[in-house]
Amino acid sequence: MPQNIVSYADVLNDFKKLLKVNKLKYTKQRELILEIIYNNDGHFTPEDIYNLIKKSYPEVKLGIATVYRTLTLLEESNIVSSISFGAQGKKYEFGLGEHHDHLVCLKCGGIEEFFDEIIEQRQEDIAKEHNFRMSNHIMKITGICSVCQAKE
Amino acid sequence: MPQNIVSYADVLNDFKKLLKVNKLKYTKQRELILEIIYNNDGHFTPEDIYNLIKKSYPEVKLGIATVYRTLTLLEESNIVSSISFGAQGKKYEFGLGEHHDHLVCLKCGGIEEFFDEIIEQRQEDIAKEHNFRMSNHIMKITGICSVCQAKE
DNA sequence: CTGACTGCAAAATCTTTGCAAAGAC
DNA sequence: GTCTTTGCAAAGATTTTGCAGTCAG
Repeated sequence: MPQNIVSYADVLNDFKKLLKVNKLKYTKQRELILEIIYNNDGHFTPEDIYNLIKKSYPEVKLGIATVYRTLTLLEESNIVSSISFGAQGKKYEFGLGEHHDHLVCLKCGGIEEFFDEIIEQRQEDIAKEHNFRMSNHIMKITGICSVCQAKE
Repeated sequence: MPQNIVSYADVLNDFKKLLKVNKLKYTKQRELILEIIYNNDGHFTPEDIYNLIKKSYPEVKLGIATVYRTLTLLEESNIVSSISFGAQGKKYEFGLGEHHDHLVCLKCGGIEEFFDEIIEQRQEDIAKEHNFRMSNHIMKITGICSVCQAKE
């Protein structure tokens, strides 16, 4: 399970600052969307987030459009990142945790995480070479894990 | 630009064989979709492919649904691969060429390709360290491309 | 107060599906 | 001939937008 290396208080504080700098307003809806993504590990579709908030905070008024608008805002601010998983729809995850990449087993579906300094460095160099302002990067290695190989 | 290391004749032949094995039919539409993807470097949305064929072969009848159906078939057969990110819609590319990774722009959805020997090597090493038998790997760097940065 | 934000519903996108006609084998 | 594929249009699914009321600063 990925660890968030930034506390929620810090995240919230930075978000508030960001809003202030851009003359945007701090609203309950925006806070809840951020909180839900921070406190729940995993990847969520906009609809997942909408439903989670509806369930956890039934007293708060919320429209799906606000979820989309807020996710766009959070993504542009590099607070969350999005991935699309083949099928339709994007999924969002908290983007300030410890970065890691994945080894995904095709047999058992298991996921191992890894972090490699050399790859991280090369990615930054490559982005620089292409005048690309990197906000995120994803690497997935697929294959057969050691456990499943042993079973063969 | 990635080089196709397989000739079109071979690709077409394999595709025909695949159709036969699965008791599917060889149609002009299917051939044209494969040909367009093979002969044009780059990444195409289903609509791009539809428009290209309409323009290059105005005498052929073709519906957008057929493009979607054929792309799904080609992807399941590992002849093309799709990538989706940022902007809406998936993009498809020929998948039997030299391996390469992608820089995906969150603003305009544009895709640049790159190949890095060091990263390729590290991926193999990492797989080995984890006793993982690698069959494939995907890497995407997301961010803002130079063109979109200039527009800011 | 003022201007930004929200929910709602409608619109815009993107993709899939049902079906009768056309085409491959 | 038989069975798959196709184009079309309609349906689904997902995301964005316009707008009047609401709310933060």
